[in-house]
Amino acid sequence: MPEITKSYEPRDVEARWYAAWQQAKCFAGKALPGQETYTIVIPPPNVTGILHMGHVLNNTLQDALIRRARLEGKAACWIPGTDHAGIATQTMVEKHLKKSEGKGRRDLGRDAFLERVWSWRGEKGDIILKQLRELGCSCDWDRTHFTMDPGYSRAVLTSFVHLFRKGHIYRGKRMVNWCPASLTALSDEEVEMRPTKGFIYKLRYDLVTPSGETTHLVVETTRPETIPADVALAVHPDDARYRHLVGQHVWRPLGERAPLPIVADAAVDPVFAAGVLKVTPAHDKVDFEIGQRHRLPVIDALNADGTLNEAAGPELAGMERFAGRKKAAELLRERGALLEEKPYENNVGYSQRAGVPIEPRLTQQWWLRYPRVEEAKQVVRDGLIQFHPERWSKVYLNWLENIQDWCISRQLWWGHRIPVWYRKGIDREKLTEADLLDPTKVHVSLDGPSDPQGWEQEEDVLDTWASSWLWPFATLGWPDPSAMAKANYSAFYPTTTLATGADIIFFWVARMIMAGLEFTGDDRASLSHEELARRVPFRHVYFNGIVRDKTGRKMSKTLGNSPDPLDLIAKYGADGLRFGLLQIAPLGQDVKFDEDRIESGKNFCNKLWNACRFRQMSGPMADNRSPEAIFARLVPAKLDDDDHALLAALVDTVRTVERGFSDFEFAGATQRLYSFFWNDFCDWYVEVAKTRVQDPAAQPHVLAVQDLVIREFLLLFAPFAPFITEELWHLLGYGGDGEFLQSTRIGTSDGLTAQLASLGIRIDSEATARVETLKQVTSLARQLKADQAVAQKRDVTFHVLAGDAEWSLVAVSMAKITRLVGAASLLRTADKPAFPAMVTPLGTFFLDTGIKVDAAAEKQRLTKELDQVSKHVAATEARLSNEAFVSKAPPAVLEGARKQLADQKAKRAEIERLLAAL
RNA sequence: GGACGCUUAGCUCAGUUGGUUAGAGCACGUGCUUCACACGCACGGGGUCACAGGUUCGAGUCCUGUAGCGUCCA
Repeated sequence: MPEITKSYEPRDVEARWYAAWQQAKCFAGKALPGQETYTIVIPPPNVTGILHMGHVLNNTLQDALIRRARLEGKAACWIPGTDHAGIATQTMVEKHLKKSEGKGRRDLGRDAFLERVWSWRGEKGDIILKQLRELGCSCDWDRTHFTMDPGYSRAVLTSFVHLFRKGHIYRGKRMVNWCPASLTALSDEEVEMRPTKGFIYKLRYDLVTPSGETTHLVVETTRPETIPADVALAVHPDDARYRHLVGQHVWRPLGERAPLPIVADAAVDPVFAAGVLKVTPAHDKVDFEIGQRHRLPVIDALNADGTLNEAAGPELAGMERFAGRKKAAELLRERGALLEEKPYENNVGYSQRAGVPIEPRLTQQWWLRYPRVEEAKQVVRDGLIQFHPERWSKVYLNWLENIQDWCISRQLWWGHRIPVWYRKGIDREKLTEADLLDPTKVHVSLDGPSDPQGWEQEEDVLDTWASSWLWPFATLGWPDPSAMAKANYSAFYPTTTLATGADIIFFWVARMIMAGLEFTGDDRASLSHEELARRVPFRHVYFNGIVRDKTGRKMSKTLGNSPDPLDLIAKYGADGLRFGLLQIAPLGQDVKFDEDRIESGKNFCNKLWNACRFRQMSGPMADNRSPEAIFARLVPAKLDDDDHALLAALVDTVRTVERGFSDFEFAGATQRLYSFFWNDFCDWYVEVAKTRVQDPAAQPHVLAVQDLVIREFLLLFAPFAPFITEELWHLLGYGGDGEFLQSTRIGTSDGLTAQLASLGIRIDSEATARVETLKQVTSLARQLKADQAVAQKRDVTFHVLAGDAEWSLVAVSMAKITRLVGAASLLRTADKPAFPAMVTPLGTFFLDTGIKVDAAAEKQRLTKELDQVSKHVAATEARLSNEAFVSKAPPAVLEGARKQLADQKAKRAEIERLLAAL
């Protein structure tokens, strides 16, 4: 048996065990026929990303779930992988290319550029997967997937072709969110609304034909640079102020001088500004719709990169959009059209990735009408998928209620190129919906046309999320039957739990559910309850909180407020980091990161380490390889009160951890593990057992109790701290050679109770209560010593004035009390010696310090205590004299209050007697 | 504007279905190198549970409203 070192040094322990686990293929997702499975697919991080605190929290939770599932005997499978992250990765490589070679992607051309991205990925990709190993994540690495892998890509294209043939996908020139930095369209979900400070400009549009006294209309806008693209003014049809002007014309105040019609449209808000809206169909979604309704022309004044074009007029053409805005305002002022300019704050859409304001822009894009929307609502409403916390289902359902078609095309090169080919020479701008379905004009298939020279493939790629929504089943081989068989799809799908942040509930959770329902079975219209249950991608969704810094800000690379998890692992150990973080991560609540808590995680590991070390020093190690072997050494007849109290606490802890996993309440579980081991076991049991361990007759039994408790604790703690538990498991001989902790089956609280019962052990609640009393007594005695400034002296004598019942408990616990309190002896006394005293549940303790009592100080101390007790007596008496309370409160509560009153009164009387005797 | 969440000790947070005198860790003060652990041990100070009403014998807990903070949607 190797000796345990003085302090826990995580570094080599972690490296050693991780290597051993991998070597032994501990993480392989293998299911025996009929075995219950537990599957998790990792929310794939960006292939070029690095680990941040959010990943640590999210993946620690997944690892805890999967490790617990293994201990419960389930076939656990955790599938890792990465996401190609279209925009992010392409932008990164483009920047690098610009910096190192001064070239843009177009200088290289599509194929050469993609080669660069692949080599970048080869070089820098998957770092994060290595970092997850440092954290201890037990993923089945042989199943690692990447969304651009050939098999996965084929799944993505299969889904496109399927949806196209079903009529869910169409192409159209529509308003999209255009990112002028990334030069691509974005989906609504990728646009973030931010309150933005700017100006609002009050402008006059002169009537072509003045109507009576009215010579002009007043329009307010935040975007004067778009005036050259104005094609009309609009007013509300019911707005009496303007009704007579509808059909008349105004002059466009900037750009090409032209008459613009005044139209009536219900989309105009008559309350906003003066109730007149300038209509710029190319640059605003609402304006576009108004334009459609009134058959207005479209003038596009912006280039793709956000600069103004010739349509903006010679003064503005070529300018960047924000510079153009200023210039436009100046020009309008010079012409007398600008009436007022005032600061204004409004919500502006920003590209989430690039951080710049997006432009509504009219472009040809591919759109998806979501499949299985109704079923997606149903599976959550019916509980086939449970959200934790449940409240997120409301957000989810609300989004599905208001769902909009999804713009799935991206003007990028890095991604899955859309499997659509156009007949060479065809004018794509003029393709109609019917043309799209005409195979002589447009070809849509997995493998492309048989005569490729006659066709040109669509340049656009798919939105990254349009690939990752297939993750829960494409990682299990879908749609290739042989790959599915190899991955054991039938055993592992549907997956069990998805752990993720609520910030991607729409990007991911909702879309994965729709994809699962649509793709994982045959193509029938209506699905039975059973069929839905077979198709859902997961049964539970656990939303972990967002890790924030101390001031509550989201941790991010740009803010630089996120500590590097690898530094934290180096400083506190992976187990310390994991355990510390989970302790402050309540269900679905954001986590304010506090490094002190991580330190506390490390300290706990060290405490555990030393307790096990002390066990080893306390006496010989015996056969620990099975619970039966330990139970065999345990002598039921020798169980004392402390054994009972400890076993009761153990059963309670097992139950709390069980509930923690079933309800996804991890903070409660980790806190109970902490208090059980540190307080119940180390602070009390191990201390009181120190005297029993000296007794050769009791020693084997006491050590057996300790061996049992440590064993159970290691099993409970292992999912949270896999390294230290594995190490101790072997150091204390719980596992044989070549066996790992995970191959042990963890018991339930009921099982443990039954096992104890089979040995004739029933937890004695009176014994537990006596231990509680002793804890109070030792604490009060220590308090008395500290008050008298002799806390460090261990040779003091206590004289105890107690009744026979109280004294018998003191007498039987003599050795424990003297040891815990630090006293030479406890002597029973019949009178009141002139020493400082403390009233305890086991009688009045007088402390003989060997010096004369300071009567004044003693009086002050006792008076203070008397005040306190008297207050409680008064409060309890008041409650009990309330007739309504006595008649309505349940008997147990009533009895409790009566007993409390009696105890308090006795204590008060005793203090009064002490005071009188001074 | 709508939805959801949060507000408990100096800080970070527990507090299950309402039931004794509201807890923990950190920080703070005092004393301890006591033969596992100073990454530790003992003792202590510190809270009108955001505010105002209501239900109830009894509210940190349930209901209504208010304020502040945060998130999402429009």
